[in-house]
Amino acid sequence: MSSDIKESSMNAYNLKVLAESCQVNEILKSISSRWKMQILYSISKEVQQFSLLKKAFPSLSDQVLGKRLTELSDEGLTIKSSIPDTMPPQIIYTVTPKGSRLLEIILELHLWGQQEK
Amino acid sequence: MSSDIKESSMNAYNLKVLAESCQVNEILKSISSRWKMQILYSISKEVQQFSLLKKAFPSLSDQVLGKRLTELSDEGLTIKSSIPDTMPPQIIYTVTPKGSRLLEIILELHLWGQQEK
DNA sequence: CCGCATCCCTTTGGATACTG
DNA sequence: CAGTATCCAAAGGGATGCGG
Repeated sequence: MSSDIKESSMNAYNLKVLAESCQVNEILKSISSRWKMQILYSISKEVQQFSLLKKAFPSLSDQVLGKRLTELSDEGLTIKSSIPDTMPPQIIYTVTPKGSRLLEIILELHLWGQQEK
Repeated sequence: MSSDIKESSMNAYNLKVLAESCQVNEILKSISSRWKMQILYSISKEVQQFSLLKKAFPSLSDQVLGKRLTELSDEGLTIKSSIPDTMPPQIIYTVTPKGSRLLEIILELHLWGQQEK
């Protein structure tokens, strides 16, 4: 294994590139799941409930929405909180600081896409 | 079609969100193709030939590398140029300004991933 | 009202083999 | 050296139907 690396033209620099880029790749793979960033953005804009999100994205199915909301919470991009004194109990999603910072980068990406050249 | 939108709870704001985000979604889908950003980054760091890229990423197959290089050129992120007076003819890839700006955003994404919270 | 389990189908990455 | 063509396996998203 290590001898293979020695034999090839790989050097410490390239290994570093590989290692670092793989992290980015995981991030990219994660955030590029369909609807994910739209949902995160919507939550940041006060569309914070399951039913409201459904209405905002008519072509988004329930189970994909649920999946995305779970993922977003698991990754620390949103917080899921329920208001116990209401009936029926309301569940709302809010964006964490980490999610906020991600949205700023996504915005840059959006602006980058606007430029033609 | 337009009557559907009228009947639903969609408003101008949500439509705008939807439209804008979809562009981002396409961008995300495009740049999150496996190896793509690693390849772009490597090219920016003087790893500019097919064979060198192959060596830099041993687990990357020929036809995926070729595919990514084609995509990168088609999207205006790299320029493919051949040096005609050499034998065998060398083909090198260079990053365009557009590609460069994208890499800056990717770097931010990388830094974002480094932060835990 | 807020989701999850299951099944299916499309997309995408990868292996093998072949060309200018 | 620099790719391309074809085929195949895995993963992701969507539809249907069911539970808390």
